[in-house]
Amino acid sequence: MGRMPERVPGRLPGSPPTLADVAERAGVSRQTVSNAVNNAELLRPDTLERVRAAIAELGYLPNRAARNLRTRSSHLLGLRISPHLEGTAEATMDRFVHSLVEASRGAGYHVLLFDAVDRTDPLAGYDDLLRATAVDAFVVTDTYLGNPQAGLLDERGAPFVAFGRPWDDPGAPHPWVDVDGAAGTRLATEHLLDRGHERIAWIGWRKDSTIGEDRRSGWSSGLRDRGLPTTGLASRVEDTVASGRGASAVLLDEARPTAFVCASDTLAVGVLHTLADRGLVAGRDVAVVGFDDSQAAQLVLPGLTSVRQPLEQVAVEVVRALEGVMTHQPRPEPGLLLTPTLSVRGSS
Amino acid sequence: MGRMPERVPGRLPGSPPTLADVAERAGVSRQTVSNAVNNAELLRPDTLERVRAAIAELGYLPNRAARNLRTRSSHLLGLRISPHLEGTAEATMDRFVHSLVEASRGAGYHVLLFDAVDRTDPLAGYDDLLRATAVDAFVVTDTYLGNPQAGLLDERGAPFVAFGRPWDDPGAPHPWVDVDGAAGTRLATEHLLDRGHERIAWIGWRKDSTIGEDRRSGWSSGLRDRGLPTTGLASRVEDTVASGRGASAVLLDEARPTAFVCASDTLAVGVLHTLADRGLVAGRDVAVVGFDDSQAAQLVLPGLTSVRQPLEQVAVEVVRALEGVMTHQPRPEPGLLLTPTLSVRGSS
DNA sequence: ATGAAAGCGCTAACAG
DNA sequence: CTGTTAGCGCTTTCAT
Repeated sequence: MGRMPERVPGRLPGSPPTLADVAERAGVSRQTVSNAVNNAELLRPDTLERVRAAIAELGYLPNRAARNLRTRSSHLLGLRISPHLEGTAEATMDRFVHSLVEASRGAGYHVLLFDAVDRTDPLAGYDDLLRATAVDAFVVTDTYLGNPQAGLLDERGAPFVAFGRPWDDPGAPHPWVDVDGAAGTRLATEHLLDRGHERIAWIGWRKDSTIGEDRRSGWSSGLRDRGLPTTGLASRVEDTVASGRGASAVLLDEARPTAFVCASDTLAVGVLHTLADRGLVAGRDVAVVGFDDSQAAQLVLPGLTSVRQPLEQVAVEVVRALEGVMTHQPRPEPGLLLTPTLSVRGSS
Repeated sequence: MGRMPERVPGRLPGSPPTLADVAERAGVSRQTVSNAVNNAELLRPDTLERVRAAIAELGYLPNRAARNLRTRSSHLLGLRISPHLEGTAEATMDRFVHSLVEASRGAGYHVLLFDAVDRTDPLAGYDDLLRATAVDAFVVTDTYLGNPQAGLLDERGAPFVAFGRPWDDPGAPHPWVDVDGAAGTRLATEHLLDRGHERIAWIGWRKDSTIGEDRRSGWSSGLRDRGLPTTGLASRVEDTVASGRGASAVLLDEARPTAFVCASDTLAVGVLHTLADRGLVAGRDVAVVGFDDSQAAQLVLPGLTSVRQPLEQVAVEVVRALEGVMTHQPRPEPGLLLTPTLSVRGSS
């Protein structure tokens, strides 16, 4: 013995009511209240009604920490975010975060945001949250080639779903959801073909970007299928406005395209700059299509046609897959590939 | 008796090690391990070393749920986000989220994102998280006039810090951090004055936007202090590109300004459109300054000069204030007003 | 259908 | 400086 209670039985005004408070008020035991919350069907209707009334009066909500400890789950989804790249039209991540928060809420989860202390450690942040059982699962978004976190998380048996294909390991066991970039650029290319363009140029990223090559393939196959040439019409550069501007200037001089498909809105804005430099009107003289449907695409004159990723749908599917992972339900297919749409604006 | 242990003593491979595991391995009691983690100075150096070795070998990290339950704190900061407005250059929120995550990490906190189920309920989401003790405090960002959550949270004694002044209640007790919009537009105005402009127009929001009126005051006082007129040079419209475009067209016709200061980048982009319509070159014929330093400002040709909010600094100060709130330290001043900077680009 | 008891993993108070 | 004990609020057997 020899120990004073830390808190007097009479609840402090500030602290929220507990199961015991509700039980006392409703004249039942604590477990009955718990059952009312978690397994309502176990209670007699009149008891349930009484307990529910008490819950409402007290504004009771189960204490999360206690519930988490007991159920060994936090109802939290971890999402690692990276710093913004200034000067680009990077829009995907932010739109996805919003969609994910909404989709998660529907499944009873909240999103916990974290960032990497050490940017060079692919598992930075993940590992700590995992070992501390601070989250139930992760949503991994940076699964471009060469980012090994998916594999590493797989190894540790960490529950997660990737937004992005495991490019370097198609047989990876974890579930993933991705957007078919090639289908997007193909959509863009066919849109331009339908508008009568035959010399359509590509401006994309360096060859070591798998996503870039995927997007490029939609352009090249779209042209090939109509028997149109691609030779001399492609350029691979860094993802900056200046690069897009430079590459388009060279292409216009050397290959005389009437339209451009770009791997990003950033590059496409660069093309618009070149056109303006030369007194050409986007959409009339030369057509331009970007990728990501960023704010910039919506704001620039005359509006940039752009491939739009269905991020709301991605988020819904990610959460659905996550639920499967957490209940250990085997999936027929680990991956799901969604098709983007085209937001048509003045530039085409 | 009559109750089987739910889990065999031999730890399952999947579950993380606990205090007891570390204690056993280090040959000390559980409490000593706890002390090693939380009050290292209580241990003898050699014991500490032994415990630390065991912790490292096992990869031990305290279970968050258990710690949360015991310490009655979650080390989580709640942040409510709203859906994106398409078609505007809204950039503030996303940049702030990133900064907040980083600043929070420094203080040992993670950011929990949530959204409002019922958009009409100002306390939607907040209340539940509070009663469930799922977060330790909130960061409230939507404190424009007429948004009552600050007051309501104050009433419930919820710990929070606002990004944004309590416009409708300057004596509100809660801590807040804000950016001085008037100082920003004044900076913009003086920048234009220094460049020789004397007829500087304003395009802002409707009069019921307090933030809009604040920003407007920086423009008007900047001109007044130099004895320059403002009459007929101001327009108040909705925050869309089309509105900015329309308003600038009217102003150019009726008041012949040589420069524009706008309440947002969205409006400023509208002005750029009008200039392009008329064959005027932004930055040479007419100067334009926006507000928020969005991606669009960086991407448009010839670059949009824009007022930039110091969001990294805001986040740091918000977290600092939060730490004060949670440790119940009285602040000398509830509010902190930070000064924005001007990102000068081709449009001026 | 309801109640009693145990314990999730941790830390705070106390005794040694 | 280390070990013992109690308990945060909840859910989960099990017994009534």
